[in-house]
Amino acid sequence: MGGRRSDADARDSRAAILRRATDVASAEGLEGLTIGRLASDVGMSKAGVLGHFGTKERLQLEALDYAAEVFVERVWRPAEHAQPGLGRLLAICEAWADYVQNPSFSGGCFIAAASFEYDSRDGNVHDALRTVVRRWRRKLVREIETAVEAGELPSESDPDQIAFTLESLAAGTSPARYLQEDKDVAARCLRAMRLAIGVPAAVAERP
Amino acid sequence: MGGRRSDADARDSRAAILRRATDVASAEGLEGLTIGRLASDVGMSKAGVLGHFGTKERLQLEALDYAAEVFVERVWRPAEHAQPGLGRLLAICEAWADYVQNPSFSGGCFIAAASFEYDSRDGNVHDALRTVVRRWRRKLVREIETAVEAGELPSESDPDQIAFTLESLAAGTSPARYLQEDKDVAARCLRAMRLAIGVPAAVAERP
DNA sequence: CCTACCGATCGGTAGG
DNA sequence: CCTACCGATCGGTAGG
Repeated sequence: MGGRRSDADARDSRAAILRRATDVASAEGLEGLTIGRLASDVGMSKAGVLGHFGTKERLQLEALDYAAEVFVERVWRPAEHAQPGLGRLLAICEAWADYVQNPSFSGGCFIAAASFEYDSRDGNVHDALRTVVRRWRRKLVREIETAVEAGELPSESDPDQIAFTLESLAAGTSPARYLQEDKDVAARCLRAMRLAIGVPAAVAERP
Repeated sequence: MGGRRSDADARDSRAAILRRATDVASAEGLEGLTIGRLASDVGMSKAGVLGHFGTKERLQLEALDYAAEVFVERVWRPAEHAQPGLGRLLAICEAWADYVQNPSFSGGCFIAAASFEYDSRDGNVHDALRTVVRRWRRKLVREIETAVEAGELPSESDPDQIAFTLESLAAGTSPARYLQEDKDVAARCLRAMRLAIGVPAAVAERP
C-alpha cells in the first residue's frame, strides 16, 4: 500500500471520491462534507483525498458539477426525444416528479438541497449553483414558449410564471418525502405540475 | 463583568442568544451553528452561552421552537380573524407569500431551511421538525375542508393535495429569492397558490 | 498516494 | 457568568 499508482487507478479513485462526496453532501450538506470522513469512507488518507482536488471548495464545486450531470441524465435525457413543446414539457415533469421521489443520491435531490444551503451565502459555490439553476430555468421557459407558440397551451399562458411554479414544486416536494408521511409524492407533485401548466383536459386525462 | 447577574438579566441574555442563534441558523443551517461564534456575537464566553442550554442540541431545539412561534405570528396570526373557510385560507396564503419574500430571519424561512437540512437525518431535531410541520399541515387541511363544506370550493377538491401543493410552493419559493433574479416572488407564489386552490374567478379577481 | 504534522476550532466540563 | 482546560476533529501542508 502507499505510493502513486497508475493513471487509470488514480482516475478510478478520484471518481469514487466524487461519487461518495456527492452522496454524503446530498444528506449532510455541502458544508458538512469533511475530508477526514470522506477519506475513511473511501479507505484513503486525508492527504490522498485532498491531493485530487487541492481544496475543499474545489471538491464541493466538482460534486456540484457531478450532481448537475446526474440531474440532466435523470430529468432531461428521458424527455429529450419527445416532441418539442407540450409533449416534451410533460415528459420532463414526469421524469422530474419521479426523480424527486426516487433520487439518485441518498439524501434526495442534491441541487435542491444545495440551493437551500447556499441561497443566502456568497462565494464560488453559490455562484456556480446560480449558474446551474438559471440554465435549467431557461430550458424550461423555452419549452413552455414552444408549447404556447404551437397552440398547445393557451396564448395567455405566462411561461416565466409556469417555470417558476414547476421549480418551486419540485424543490418544495423534496422534504415531504421523509419529513411527512406522504406515500406517493411523485403523483402529487406531477398532479400539481399539470395544473400549473394548464394542461388541456384531453391531455391531462390520458393514461 | 463576570459572575452571576439577576434573574431578569439572565432571561434577557438567554433571549438574545436565542434570537441570534435562530438568525444565524436560518442562513448557515442549524448544524452550522457553533457555540463559539454565537458567544462572540453576543459578547459572552462559550461556557456562559452553553450554561443557558446545556447542550448544542437543546439550543437547536429551542431555536426551532422560537422560529415556529415567529412563523405562526407572521402567517397564521394575520389570518386568524378572517372568516373560516376560503377567506381565511386566502388570507393565510397572502401572509405566507409575503413571509417568503420578506422573512423574519436574515437567511429566509427557518422552517423551510431546517426541513431540507434535516429531512434525511434522524434524531431529536428531525423529530421536532416533523411535529411542527405536521401540525401546520393539519391546520391547512382543516381550513380547506371547511371551505369545501361551505361550498366555497368545488366538492371534488382534494384537501390533502391542495395542502401538499401550498406547502411545496412556499418551501420551494425560498431559494428563488436570492439564487434567481426573481423580483417579486411573493406575487408569483401567491398566483401559483390561488391556482392550486382553484379559487373561483370572482374571488381571484378582487383587489 | 502515505505519514506526520500545523494552528484553529469544535462541543463540552471543572471549578469558582 | 467567567477562566482554563479537555480530547477530538477541522482544512491544509511538508516531504517523501
